[in-house]
Amino acid sequence: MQSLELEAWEPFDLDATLGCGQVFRWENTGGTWTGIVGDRLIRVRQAGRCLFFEGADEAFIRHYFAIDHDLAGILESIDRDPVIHQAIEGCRGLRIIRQPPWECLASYIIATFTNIPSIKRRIGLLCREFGEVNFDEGVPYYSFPGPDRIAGSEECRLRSCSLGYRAPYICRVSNAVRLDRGWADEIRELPFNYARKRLMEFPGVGRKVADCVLLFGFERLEAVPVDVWIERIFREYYLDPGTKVGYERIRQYAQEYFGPYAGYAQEYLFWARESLAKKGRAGPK
DNA sequence: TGCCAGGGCCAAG
DNA sequence: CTTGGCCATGGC
Repeated sequence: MQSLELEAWEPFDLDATLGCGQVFRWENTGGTWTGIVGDRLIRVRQAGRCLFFEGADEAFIRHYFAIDHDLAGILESIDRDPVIHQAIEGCRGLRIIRQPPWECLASYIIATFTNIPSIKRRIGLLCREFGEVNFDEGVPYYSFPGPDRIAGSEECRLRSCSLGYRAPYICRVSNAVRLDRGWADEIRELPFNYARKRLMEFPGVGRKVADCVLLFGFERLEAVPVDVWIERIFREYYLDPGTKVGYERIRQYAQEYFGPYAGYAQEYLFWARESLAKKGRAGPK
């Protein structure tokens, strides 16, 4: 196992970062996280400012976990009220990490209208069915399948991954992306709203999935995915009761209110969603 | 067992 | 541009 030492100005919380629901291929067993990124299996463990890791070099770890984000500065910029402040104190050190674009796109299509344990299970099945097999000390593990490994396959094989009605989306997106190798580079170069529209041309990609892909796959930290939890939180704490609350209204409010790192605010609120929602339901207005 | 979940699509209004 | 029904599946 290698190790690296984080500096005092590099706050990082491995458990919050990998456990907050932004990635789906990491598991925590006894304090050590095991995940598959690309075709490698990585293990990471945190002890204070020290990170122990194997399966990748230090540069990869620092880049993947976005240790270069000025998180202290980002949190200071979004810490604008007691609600977000509580969320920040609950998981300070949570970082929005750099996911591979294709895996991110496919994963968040699979993530629609279901729950996080189910998402992880389905993605695991998809990888076992279509991914390339590698071995870690004799134990097989599977990479996230590239679009060409899925494209052209029978829809029923995707159905076997419990994808339900999302199966045709994954099939069609795989075909579309396979024929458009530069799609990610194209999106990377586009201004935010154009990149968003471009993503929404993919079948199975609406506003919410597009915002997730922009935030988690393209490092557009101003993106604010609005799922039912975020909508609930903004309804309860941020927007005047009785006003119309559509997706765009909430998203634009969040972006204006929290600024260029609104995506970080969204993720901290999402992490605190249960306590915030519970408090909202039980307590008086 | 019924309700809910990191929604998108499509047809109507 | 907004609304409502529908979609497969499994966790709780």
